[in-house]
Amino acid sequence: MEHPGFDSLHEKVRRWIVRKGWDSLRPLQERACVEFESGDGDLILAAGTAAGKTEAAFLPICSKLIGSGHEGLRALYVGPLKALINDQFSRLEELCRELDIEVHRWHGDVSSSHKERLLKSPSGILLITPESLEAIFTLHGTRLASLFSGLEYAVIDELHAFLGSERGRQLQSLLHRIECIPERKERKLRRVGLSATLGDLSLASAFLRPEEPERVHVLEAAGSGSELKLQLNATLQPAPIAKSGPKSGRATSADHNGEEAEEQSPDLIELVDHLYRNLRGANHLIFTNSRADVELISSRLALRCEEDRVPLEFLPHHGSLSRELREDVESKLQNSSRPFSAVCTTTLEMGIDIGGVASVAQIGPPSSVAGLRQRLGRSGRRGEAAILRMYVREKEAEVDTPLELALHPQLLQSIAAVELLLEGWCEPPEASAQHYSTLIQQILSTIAERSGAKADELFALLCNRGPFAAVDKSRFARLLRDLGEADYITQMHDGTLVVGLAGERLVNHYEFFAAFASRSEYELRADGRRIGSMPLEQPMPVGSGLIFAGRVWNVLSIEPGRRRIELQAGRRGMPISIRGGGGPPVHDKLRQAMLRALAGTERPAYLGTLAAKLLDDARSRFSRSGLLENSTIQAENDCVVFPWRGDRVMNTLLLILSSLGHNVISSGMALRVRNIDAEELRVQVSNLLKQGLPSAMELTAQVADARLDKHDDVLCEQLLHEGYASRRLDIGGAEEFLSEWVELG
DNA sequence: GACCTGCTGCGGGTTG
Repeated sequence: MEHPGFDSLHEKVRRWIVRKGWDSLRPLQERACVEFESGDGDLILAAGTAAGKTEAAFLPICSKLIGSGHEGLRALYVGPLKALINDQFSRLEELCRELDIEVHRWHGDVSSSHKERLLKSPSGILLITPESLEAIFTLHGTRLASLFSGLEYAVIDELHAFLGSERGRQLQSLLHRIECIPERKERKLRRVGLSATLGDLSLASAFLRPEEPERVHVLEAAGSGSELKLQLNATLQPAPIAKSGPKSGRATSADHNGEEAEEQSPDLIELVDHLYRNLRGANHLIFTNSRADVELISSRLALRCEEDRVPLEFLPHHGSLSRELREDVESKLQNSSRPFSAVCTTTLEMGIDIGGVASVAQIGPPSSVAGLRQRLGRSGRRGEAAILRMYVREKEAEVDTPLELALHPQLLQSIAAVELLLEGWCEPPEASAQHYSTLIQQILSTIAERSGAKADELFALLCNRGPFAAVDKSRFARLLRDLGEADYITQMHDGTLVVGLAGERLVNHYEFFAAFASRSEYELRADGRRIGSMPLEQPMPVGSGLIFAGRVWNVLSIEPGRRRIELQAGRRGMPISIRGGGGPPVHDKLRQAMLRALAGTERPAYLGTLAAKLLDDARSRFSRSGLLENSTIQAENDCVVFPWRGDRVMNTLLLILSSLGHNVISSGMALRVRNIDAEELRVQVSNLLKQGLPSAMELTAQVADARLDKHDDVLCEQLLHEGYASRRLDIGGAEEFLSEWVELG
């Protein structure tokens, strides 16, 4: 058998591989080596967790670096997490030690002496976060040429984590700014993206090389093809005694309004009992949609272990817990001889290697297929089937329950997500969104880097053919005026822009380097020890109860000055403030799959007994309602519309109908328009379509607070609303639905 | 709208 990829590697690298005892390169590594040898274009390596992506990139890169005669820094590795960088640093060091290639790392926990050493004599490979790269540009503008003029490769790890986000746009801008360093004479970097398998890899190509996506080569590892064992269980919350109308906002996985009711709820006990009976004795990951649910479920499981006098083996893990507590959980999952399971948020979806887990559980409906897929990727030890247990807590429907709730939306959403998962589809990242806030950061950073810059120079660098190409000249000028008014920048007599007084404060604080805003939080302490942090958004009187880190506490004192909350072990309580459970916006496809689940007749084999019964129940309500024919029901005085579209269309429809002067309530799946007849509403909408829908500006003017990103507060109304509309609305989609809907009448 | 992620320079103390 021939191994052209292996044979193309430098002799020293081949020797290292042989000494490691590897029989041969993995298929993806072999193909990557061939690609590196034969071409010079950008590259995406897409594969599951254990395909050896890092080596696929760095074996050939290191081969090229050995004895190339070039000095200086040659390859950049950008990773989203410090822990990941530390992980990769050890692996790369081991390889590079024998090849005489220096490896450096740079992030917030690396000492300044190490950083200074790299700045003085740049060499080899640098592992870094986007924020630290930003810091280099902002603070060491004069050393960029010596650092980056000889750079050849940029490897982006966990590429999918950057797609469609502010941080991703920042990274694109930084890579572009490296390529534009004058001393490089327009020489491009060879960009290499490492990614989990994605639904639509063309968008990943467009991210990696925006100006020439067609030149990106994508190497995708053959799917693992391993078996998937699925189970979807439903529990039923008894109908509340107090009656209330349909609530605004989306149905959430857990509702913490009634403390006692929540604690005693038999369906919660049933759910926890199922987890306890099925998951004890092995390592599992139990994912929820919110930190509050992590606390609720993990504390109940802990209580269950206590009652049975068995060792505690369910531990909470989320971003508000202190690093010490999180690392303790991670090391128990990794190393302990005893079995441990983590109840967690997205914190354990990515990054550090915790080894394979026996199964994955998902509490509450997944709001994206991509997220579900990412979570499922943590299951399935080599060769074994992946196991996914899903749980939804539905509410019991009564005679007067509104139809949009009686159709069991959480169950439908879970079924829809599973069906799309099995079809191999998942949401593409959002590529069209404007990120004015990140553009503001990049303008300030570039001015700081160059100690002043001209407006046309900035436009040419960042917009024109750069990462913010969607921003035209007039909007860019508008943005500069906004920055001037906020005193972020000021103009000198010769037209040079420099950082203004308020801008100085911004740029000189370390928070500037991140493109995203950080939550302002209170520190939680117990027995003199920091146990985590949480935002304090609700009144929380001293003495009140709180579940945190899987235990019950009482609030001892609150110090607003030091932003500190002192706790002591308590007996009863409920999660305060860290709440939610909405998740990312639901995609059009997911809502359409919910309709298919309702209109279908076959029962998916993975449904548990109660889940199957609830689906039957929803289907018979659905067929009686006539919804399949005209997407609308008349419920007494209200007209309830079921568009079967994603959240962005639903948001837009809500604003459009509100602009007609109606009182509209969204339940996520349906829009309830109060006190109007369906026929009358159709006439009004038809007239509106004829005269033209309101503009994005007019629609978003109804939004109380349109600020979404870090620096949005300095934007003028126009840019603020444009930015909001590009992220949250879909006017074209809404118009398409309304035209169809008017025809139905 | 969920949940994540990240960060400098300097002043103080301790240790070799």
